[in-house]
Amino acid sequence: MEKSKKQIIKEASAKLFRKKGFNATSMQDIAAAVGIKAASLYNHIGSKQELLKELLFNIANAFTSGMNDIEASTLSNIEKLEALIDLHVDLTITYRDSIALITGEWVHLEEPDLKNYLKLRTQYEAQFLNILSACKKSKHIDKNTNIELALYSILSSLHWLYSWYNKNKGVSKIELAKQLKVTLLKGVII
Amino acid sequence: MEKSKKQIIKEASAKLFRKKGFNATSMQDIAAAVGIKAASLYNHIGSKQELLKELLFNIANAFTSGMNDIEASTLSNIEKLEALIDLHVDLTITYRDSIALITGEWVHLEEPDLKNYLKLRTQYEAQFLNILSACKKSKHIDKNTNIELALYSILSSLHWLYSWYNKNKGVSKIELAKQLKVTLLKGVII
DNA sequence: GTCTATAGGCTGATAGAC
DNA sequence: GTCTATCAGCCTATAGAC
Repeated sequence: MEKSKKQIIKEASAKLFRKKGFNATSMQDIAAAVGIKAASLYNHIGSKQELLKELLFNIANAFTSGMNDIEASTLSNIEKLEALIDLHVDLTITYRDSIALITGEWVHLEEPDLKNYLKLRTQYEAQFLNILSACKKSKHIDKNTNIELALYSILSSLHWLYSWYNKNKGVSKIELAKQLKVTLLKGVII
Repeated sequence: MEKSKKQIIKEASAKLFRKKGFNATSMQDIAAAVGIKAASLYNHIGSKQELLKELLFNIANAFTSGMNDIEASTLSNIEKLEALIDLHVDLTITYRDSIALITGEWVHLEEPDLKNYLKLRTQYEAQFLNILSACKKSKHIDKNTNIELALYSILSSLHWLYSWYNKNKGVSKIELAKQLKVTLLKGVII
């Protein structure tokens, strides 16, 4: 199946939004990247805002879906944590450019999309925290550990994975996931 | 000593740049926040770009200075790592709003500032990596650990600390630093 | 040091020819 | 489905009165 023109435009937008930011990217920039004039873009898309919205919700839905699968699985709590790291590695590699938008560009969503996006994100974080909480209950995490801080710390690293991955393309997906599990879960110092 | 008007403008800008992004913040927004008209801003500052530049280099220089002090100290390698976490916690609390700009808004710097900014950042990361490398050599970090990935992971968490700190103001600086050292260095799982 | 007025440029989006 | 032409609005920054 061939890529639709809309898909080509979305991918070019993701690359530009990532590099220059949503506001600093003009419709002319996007049009130039796909080889047409700015006015012609509107035969394929409704607005610049629509581009941002679709890119962000594609990613958010993929995370939600992956999280739900993991939550419903019969994996142990620790295995669920590991599966979440695999999920982030997978999506980082699959979505490359557009995943970069989740760290900052979502603020440019307009309502009601912004509210809906944040709802998905909050829900995701709550599910993640639940798994950490279960690990604490089953004594796999120390009772004195602040799991809210641990959650934030793990997610920060996973969200910024794309920036590291682009500089280290030599590392295989499997090796990357393995090393991340050690670093994020078991720590650095012996 | 009273705050200069320029300082007030810089602080208002930091807050707005953080919330809406550099490009989405207009001079009118900044002027309104300090209670004057946009044109009057130019009695105190040269340009919008100058605001961004000064905010970012204030932070970058503080990090560079702190890193150099730690590097030149007689602390052990592990203690240096802990001191770096203290440094990030300190600067996050001291600079609150403007520190948020280092995660994304630096891309809007113009040359040659952009190049100089990235030089400071690269240098900082190299010094950080050196300390991790020394820990590996002294067997405080396992020989199979990928310290580049560990560096990236630790820095991601520390860079995003401001977003967590703002939601958890109840936590004291000392307690925060202590918990971060556990989470980032010794890991989450027992 | 503030204001009003305005220059000059860029923006997202539309209209209509082909 | 592409183009040219254009609109209406916003932007940063400057000029000059007070």
